[in-house]
Amino acid sequence: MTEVEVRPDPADGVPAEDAVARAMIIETVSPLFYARGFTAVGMDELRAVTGVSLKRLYRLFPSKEDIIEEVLHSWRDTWEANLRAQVESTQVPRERLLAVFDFLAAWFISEGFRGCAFINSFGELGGISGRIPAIVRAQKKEFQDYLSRVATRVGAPDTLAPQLAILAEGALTTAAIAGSAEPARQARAAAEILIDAALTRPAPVTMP
Amino acid sequence: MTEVEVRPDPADGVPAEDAVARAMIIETVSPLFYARGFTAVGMDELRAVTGVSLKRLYRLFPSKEDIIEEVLHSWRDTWEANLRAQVESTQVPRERLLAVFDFLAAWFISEGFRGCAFINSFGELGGISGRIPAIVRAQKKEFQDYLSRVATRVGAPDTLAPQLAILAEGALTTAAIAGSAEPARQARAAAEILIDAALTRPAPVTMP
DNA sequence: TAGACTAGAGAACGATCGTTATTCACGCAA
DNA sequence: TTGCGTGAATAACGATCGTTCTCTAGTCTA
Repeated sequence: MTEVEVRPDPADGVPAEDAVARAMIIETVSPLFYARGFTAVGMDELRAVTGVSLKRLYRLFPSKEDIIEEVLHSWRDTWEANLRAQVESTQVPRERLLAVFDFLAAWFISEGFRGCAFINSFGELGGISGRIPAIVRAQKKEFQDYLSRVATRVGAPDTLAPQLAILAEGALTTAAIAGSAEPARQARAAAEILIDAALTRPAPVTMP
Repeated sequence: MTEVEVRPDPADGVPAEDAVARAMIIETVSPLFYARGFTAVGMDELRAVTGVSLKRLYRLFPSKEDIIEEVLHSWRDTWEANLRAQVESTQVPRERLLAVFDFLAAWFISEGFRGCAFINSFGELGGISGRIPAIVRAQKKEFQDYLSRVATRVGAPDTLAPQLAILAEGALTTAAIAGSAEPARQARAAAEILIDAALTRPAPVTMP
């Protein structure tokens, strides 16, 4: 075979394989952090599971907090992708909104489910250091904004989306703590009522 | 003045004043744990704020985890008392259910609000050690059961109470992360719709 | 007054944390 | 072959954790 191996371009040094190493580390480390929390998993355990020496770990990430931030960002990306996929799997307006709760139901019964990683992170680190809570806040806002866009395109009043978001958050925490998938169904049933009420009844307008 | 001081009964030793010391410690320590989390507050800080020496602290409580458990129990008690007071402040059935969200609204605007202590505890310690998550689970179950009793007495179908509980939990986490009291109002508005739907429409019965 | 017991202040202990320095083995140009 | 420099393994560092031990001052009983 011809020798056309992919080899690092000496011009730009090694940042290319650094990037793949970073991605691999985040991917390997995420489930550990999700299962046990950030403080419960030490740097030495990260070294063990990734097979990357501490020296290289600290060259790829300035500190543990940077790893945590990147893990949070990866969680945000996969959450957003999975949610969008479920919502956009149908074109029926009502079902697009209800898809959120079908997405939750499927997640709740998945192996190792332990609640919303962002809510857990807020509970663990919300009282100290401002950077992690800020990321959590941003993720929740993105979710609410996305829900608002979906609801608006369906013709629902502005009041509906926040209510559905609250239902979703409540189902998440309830399912996590109780260890049950039922809250997804209960929240979905409630969402149906709220959606019907919002779509049939006209949006409340301010009285002149 | 006559010398009628209260003095410890030598018959039963000192457990009496031990009990008041324990209560004082829990009361003093609770806001610290709530604000910053359990792991972020060390034993030496507990000694500093309570003025109780480490030796006596460890004589009153076998370990830090026992202090945490007692703090969780005290949170459970005050939550239950405050919620009951708000619910039982009215006799109008519909308002008894909505009182939950008025209770939340008042709480959200209070100084130092940082979300549900139980949800935060679950996020912080849910991944390690089984005792704390068990207490959290029990508290949430008590809340749901209480809501079910209130809903049942109002004549609502069994489906309503879990939906309202999910709304309450969602409002809690959303308000905590966003730092806003608005979720309480939004959840209340949603609850009104769900309550009306449950009370006017007959309870769904299984088809023969 | 003397002696036995107690409680408090704080040092000390072992463990573990995040982070850094040291050691050592190996690939490569001269 | 001989230095040289890179990277992996790991020891070490300072800090902090929960917990225990030491030392000392004081109080109460006989």
